[in-house]
Formats: sequence, structure tokens, C-alpha cells
Amino acid sequence: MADEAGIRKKRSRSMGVSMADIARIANVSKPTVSRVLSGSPLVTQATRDHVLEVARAHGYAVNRNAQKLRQTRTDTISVVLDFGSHRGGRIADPFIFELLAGVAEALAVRKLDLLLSPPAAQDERAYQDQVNARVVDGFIFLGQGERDPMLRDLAKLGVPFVVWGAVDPSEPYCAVGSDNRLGGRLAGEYFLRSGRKDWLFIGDTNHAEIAMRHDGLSEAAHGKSVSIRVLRTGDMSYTSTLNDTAAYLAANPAPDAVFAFSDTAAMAVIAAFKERGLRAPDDFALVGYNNIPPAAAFTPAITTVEQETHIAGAILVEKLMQKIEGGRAASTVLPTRLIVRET
Amino acid sequence: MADEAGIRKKRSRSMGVSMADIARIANVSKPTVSRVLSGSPLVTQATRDHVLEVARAHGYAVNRNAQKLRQTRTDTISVVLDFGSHRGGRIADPFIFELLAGVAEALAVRKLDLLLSPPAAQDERAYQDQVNARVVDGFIFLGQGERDPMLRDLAKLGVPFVVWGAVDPSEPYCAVGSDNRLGGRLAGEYFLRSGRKDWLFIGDTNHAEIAMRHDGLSEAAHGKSVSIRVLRTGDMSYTSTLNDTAAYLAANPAPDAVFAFSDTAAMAVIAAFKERGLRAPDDFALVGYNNIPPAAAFTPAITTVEQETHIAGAILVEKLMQKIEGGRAASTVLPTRLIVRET
DNA sequence: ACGAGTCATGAAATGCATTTCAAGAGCAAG
DNA sequence: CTTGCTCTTGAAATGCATTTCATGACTCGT
Repeated sequence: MADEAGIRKKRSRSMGVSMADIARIANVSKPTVSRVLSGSPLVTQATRDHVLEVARAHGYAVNRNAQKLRQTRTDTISVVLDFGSHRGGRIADPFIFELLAGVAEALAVRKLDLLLSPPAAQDERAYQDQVNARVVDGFIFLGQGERDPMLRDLAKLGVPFVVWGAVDPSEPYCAVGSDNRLGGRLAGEYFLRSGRKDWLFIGDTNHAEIAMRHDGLSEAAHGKSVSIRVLRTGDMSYTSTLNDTAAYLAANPAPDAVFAFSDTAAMAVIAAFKERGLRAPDDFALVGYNNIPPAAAFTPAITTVEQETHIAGAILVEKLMQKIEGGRAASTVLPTRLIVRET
Repeated sequence: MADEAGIRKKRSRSMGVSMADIARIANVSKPTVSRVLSGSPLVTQATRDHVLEVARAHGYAVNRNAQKLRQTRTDTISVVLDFGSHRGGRIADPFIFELLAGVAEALAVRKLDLLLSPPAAQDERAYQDQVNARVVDGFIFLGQGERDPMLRDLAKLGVPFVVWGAVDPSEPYCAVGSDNRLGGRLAGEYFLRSGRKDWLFIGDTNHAEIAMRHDGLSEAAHGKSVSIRVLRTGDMSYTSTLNDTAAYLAANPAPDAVFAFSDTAAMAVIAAFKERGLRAPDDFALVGYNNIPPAAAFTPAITTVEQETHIAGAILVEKLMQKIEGGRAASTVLPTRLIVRET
């Protein structure tokens, strides 16, 4: 009884209810409330019920900042995704969205929060700071983009992260991605089968993934009398691919085969060729990438390389958790296959 | 000097560097370090440089949990988005993705963190708890889906949030959305102009937005001898729309006009009709929604209703901040226009 | 050269929950 | 009727940074 006066000091300016308040109201101590709310088995059922009752009645929820401050884990993962908003055209490719959805789902299963962040420039320190500041436990980079060297440095700093993108065993970090080289080779072999000799590769080879697809394509062409041209598009958006391809066709002879970096890009290619009266498969063969649903519905239906997007999220999250728990995590290459359609 | 021994107690189990450590090393007090790191003008340039130097050398970053605990704001916004992963087919519509990108960008501009969350069931208390627990300052719901009544309750609880979706002035919360009714009417008038009499509306009218488009369509039909059928699709995915439409056509006479709830759905409609040898615009007129880039490239090019997606993110964020700061925020209806193409 | 006013800095209080550690209650065994 | 053990609960320490409030140093006007 003597404590009441002592505790009931002046709680006024902060409108929030605190654990101490709940404890006082329920006539128990803070630790007891804490135990109840964290599901500890060390409390009587009666006490538990009573405390829960009081907490609910007052709309009390444990202050997560205080909680995280005390505990070491943040239970939050940062997903880094470049929406490419500079230059107007945003990257709204369904493929990346699906990847994001998969990651979101996998994180939700593990009850981890997802912080969606734009890339923090080319600065590995910025990411390390996020971990030191206990904001997040680790990072999932969706697409390594052109920031590959930064990722290498980040790995050296010991910051836990995984990457969706090109898998290069010589890199010091864990990456998960489809077999881009195989994807490229499959496209090339398809072109060979249909007797095409003048290929155009469309995509920004500064991105490691794209570069590997180009390598695969070259591999297929090796020893054959085939020429491969490259059109490096401005950004990965539909609009910019459309413009760049149209401009390219205005200035260069048309190829008889096109390998585009995505299905969305393939749609842009079809539109650009159509403007000049060219259509697949009569005038050129076309292979896209990702096998997004509308690719099958397009007229003509787009031949494409399929990757196993649906399991990517779960794998990325699992690998990241391994890293966070201090373990190692090997890179994984997911299978890839060609879906032959009309183009 | 007498304090050194006092401070240098036993800091060992926690590997992290704290502000106290930096203060000690730099031979200043905690408040000074705090002031330097928060950019307060109350410190000498010399002191500032020195402290920053020490902090950098030790890779120190302010513990954000301690920081947020002390301050009241969380500077984090939760974006609630249903990926619809149940039932297999995920919603990977470029439109929603673009909306998300816009919100992400607007939040980044204001230096707010974005917590991407799945919907917390139909439980308004769960959202209130998030605010009480100081996890987030407020919510942005992307699509009100079928959780409309829950949102009403949530508004009553005083939780700050805004919604992208149908704008209904009678609702007690702030919504931002396109003029869905007008969109529907535009589609209907277009059908009338091309002499169509047997319309099919495709979309889940349980979603308020979709329902309003249906209302607009009916409005246009009012007084004319036109019939409107409705096909309520399973979920909003491409695949499910394709299946549902195909099944519908197998069991019912084909309409001569279709208004689909999205461009992605319109693509599915084209594919389903194609299977039965029907094509737009010869056999039926087709209007989609959202004007995503590939809609223009599709064969046939899809007629669609355009909404001003690009500014939606900024508006949503601005309104939410108003609410968080205790103000009111009126709902906003964004203009809508019909883009006539081939279908 | 003295009182007044700036300016830079530090001590201590504060925000909130978790985690030892200790103590009291209740019960079985000897 | 003890001794010893388990079970429930509480007091106090802890994690870290921000924010008063106070103090000492120094400048300026007269």
C-alpha cells in the first residue's frame, strides 16, 4: 500500500498508456504484465486473464520501440527496390512485383516486418548504419542493378544481405537468381532452330543478370555464322524500350531475331516493329523473359524464358535468415526453361 | 576526471557502440554528441568535427529504437496491400505497382519509412495497436477491397489513415481515387456510340471502386434499350479472369461489349474471346481501366479509362500527414478520361 | 571594470519494457 | 514439525538517446 503514492507521480503530458499503468491498474507488477503479454508460462491463468482483460480495456499495446531497445533483434527486414522514378518512366514490371509479393509473403510467414526502401545511393556505409542503428536485421536487394561493386564492399562489412539477380560464384555474397546464361542459350538455340542469323539483343548489359543472358546467347551462336547486335535501352520501362527500339529500327536494318530482357520489353518490341510493318514470327523471331501471364495472351503469343519466381521469395528470406543468425548461405541458381509460343 | 571510473563500468556483453561510448571517447557529454548528430546549431564547429570524426571512426549510428522511444513520432507509415496470395494467383497488376511506387516515392521525399504490410484481417483493433505500439504513425490502404466496414470502424477509433479507392462522401474517412462513376459512364457512352446493346461488366462488385464503375455504366444505359450482365470474377488476377471469362462464354451467349475492371483483365478477356473465335472490335467492343503502357501495344490496342496514377501517391501521403498532424483531410476525386484505341 | 547577456556544454530526469535476482507462498518428503 | 523444493511474483538494474535545467565561460556596452 505504501507504494501507491510513490508510483502515482505525475504522468500527464504523455497521453499513452504504459506497461506501468496497466500493472498498477491490474494490481500486479510490470514484470508480470510483461510476462503475460509475451506469453510466458510463468503466470497463473487467473493472473493472465485479469491482466489481459485490463490491457484490452485500456487499448494497451506494448511499445515496440521500448521493446526493441531492450531486446537486440529488430525483426525487420529491408527490401531494397529501385522503382527507377528518375526519368519519368517507372518500373512497373509485373515480374518484379511478383518477386516482391513472394518476399512479402515469406516475411509475413515468419512474422517479420518489411521495410520497403529505395536504394541508398552507392554507399555501403548507409546500409551498415541501418543495422547498427537497429533499424533492420538485414537486406534483400531485388535486382543488383549496377551497384554490384557496392554489394561486394557491403559483404566485406559483414552486413547480412541477399540479392536477387545474377549468380556469380566468384562474388563474396549470396545471390539467388535464375540461370540467366542458360536462358540466353535457350533463346539462341531457338533462333538457330528457326534459321535466324541476324540477332538483336535488347537490354542493358550493365546489369549483371542481363549481361549473363547475353553471354548465353553468344554461347549458342558460337561456331555458327550468326551476328549478334546489342541495343542497350535507357531504363527498364516499357515506354523507354518502345522509344529506343523504334529509334533503333529507324536507323538500322531490322534483325530477324530479337531477345528482349523481359516480356514487358518484348511487348514494346512488338509494338515498335509493328510501326514499321514488321511482325513476328513472319519477319522476326522474338523471345522474352519472365513468362508473365499476359505474355501468353498477347497477339502474337510471346515465346519466353520462364523462371521460378514463385519460390524465389521464400528462398531469399530463408538464406537471409541464415546469414542473420551468423551462418553462411550459398548462392542458388534456379532452373529456367523456354516456353515456345507464336513468336 | 573523477567520473571516468564511474562511467567505465562493465560494458561488455552488448557489442554495440552507444552514444555514451562516443561521448567518452570524444571527451564530451552525451547531450553534445546527440546535438552534433541531430544537426543542432548549438555546438562549436570544432566540437562538431571532432565528434563526427570519432563517430565515423567507430561506425557509430544512433540507435533508432532508443531514439523513437524518447521522441513520440515514429516517422514510419504502413502501406497495406493485399497481394492476394491465397488461391495461388497473385495480384501483380502493374497499376497497383505503380501506385505503390508513387507512394514509396512520396514517402521517401518526406524521409518517412515505408512498412509494407499485408492486411491484418478484418480487425480494426490490430491497426490501432500498431499506432499505440508506436510502430507507425498511420496507414495508407491501397484499395479498400471488401474491408469497407472495417475502415469505418477504424476511422471511429481515430487512427490516422487514408485509402486509395472509391470516394464516397458519406464515408467518415479520407479516400483518394479516380472518378469511377464517370469512368463507367464514359465506357457506356462509348458503347452507345458504337451501337452496342448487350453489355457485359466484368469485375467484383463487392469492391466499392468496381461497384461505382458499374453504377456509371448503368447510368449511361439508363433510358436506352441496353442490357447489362455482370460477371463477377474470382480474384483480380489475370489468370482467374481468363478462366472465369472462358467459362462464362462457354455457358452464355457472347455479349457485344465488355467493360473490364483493369487492362490486365481486358487482356485476359481478349484471350478468352479469341479462344472462341471472337475478336475486338469486330465481334465486341472492349474497354479496360488504368491505361497501363502495354495496353496501347496490345493487338488489338485496348481502349481504356485512364486515371492519374502518377500523382496519387503524393496526394495520399499529403492527406495522411494532415491527418497525423491532427487536421482534417477531405477526400479527393481525380479526373478520368477515355482513351479510345482499337477495341 | 562591472552587470547583463550569449553561447557552449554537462548532470540528471525521462521514455518504456525486459531481464536478472531475490523473496515469499505453498506443498511434499522425511 | 522441519527441511527443501517448486511456483508465482516483485524490486531493481538495464538498454540508449533526448530534453529540460543549470552552470561556467566569455563578450559587450557603458
